[in-house]
Amino acid sequence: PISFPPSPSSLSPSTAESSHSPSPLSHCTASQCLTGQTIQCLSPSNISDQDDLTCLNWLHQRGNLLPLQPIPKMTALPQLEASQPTQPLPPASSKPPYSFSSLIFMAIEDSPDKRLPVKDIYEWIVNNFPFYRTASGGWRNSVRHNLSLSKSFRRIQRDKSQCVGKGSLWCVCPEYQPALLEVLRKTHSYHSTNSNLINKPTPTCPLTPDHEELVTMESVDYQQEEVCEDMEKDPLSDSGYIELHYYQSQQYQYLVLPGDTELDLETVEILQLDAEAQEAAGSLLDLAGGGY
DNA sequence: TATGCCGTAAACAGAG
DNA sequence: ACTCTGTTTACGGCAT
Repeated sequence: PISFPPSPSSLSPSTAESSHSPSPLSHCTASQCLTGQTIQCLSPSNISDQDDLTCLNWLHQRGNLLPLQPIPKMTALPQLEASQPTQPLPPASSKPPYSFSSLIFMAIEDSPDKRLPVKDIYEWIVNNFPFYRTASGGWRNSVRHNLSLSKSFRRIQRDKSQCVGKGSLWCVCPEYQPALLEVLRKTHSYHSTNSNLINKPTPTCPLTPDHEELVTMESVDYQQEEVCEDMEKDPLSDSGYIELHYYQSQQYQYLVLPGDTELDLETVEILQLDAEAQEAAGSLLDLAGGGY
């Protein structure tokens, strides 16, 4: 059985104000959303064997990671080696690494009712992965092909009372949810560990405490039964408090999870999210907070 | 090499 | 008639 973190809309109001866009980042805590950039903190190595299916936070780690290293609280980010050759950022519209099954899964899970018509699945993919805005229409065929062929998805007849739109609604078969999650996790993990922030441009301005915010989040139990309506907890923390340090430069925003938190984290990850990942991560945070 | 998964293309039928 | 949706088949690439 799968249990999801509480609904993002019920997550903790942080100590800082956010200026995020209403969607898909509307659920983020303030430090996560300052300018729409979504941040993620937990590395797969920090997720217990069983918790990884109860928490989709890793999904947001679509940015490129620095080599993991402990960083004390409130310290400046490590300097990137100047000798490292700089390479242009991959285009934001590069093809996402996720299979169509994963994309469909994310789209459906990101929907309020956990069911979507094909048209809305298209729309979600386009909205979250700009690559498909300009891609030829063949991918839609692939989406339909996947829906039909994959056992993971089930077709539901529309309620006759809401005869708006063609076709049926599609949902995820609960028994295949763990498998889909695992595929997502592996895909994400693979692409995270194979990326290298060293190749990214150095921020143009120094990171100073002026751009730092501290957010404290309460612990949360992910069991569905435990989710309260007035929940003010965050899925990022599953035991005790965590402190998130937010850094912002003109070009990039970072969130640093200290290595000496009560979560017994071994490493710190600093994420830089490109525009595509920003969008996707926002929605995926919604997904992570799907609240079953 | 065999197998399975995935992406892509295409044909076809039915519904709106 | 046209578009969209859903199913099915086929094929090639890739990883295991």
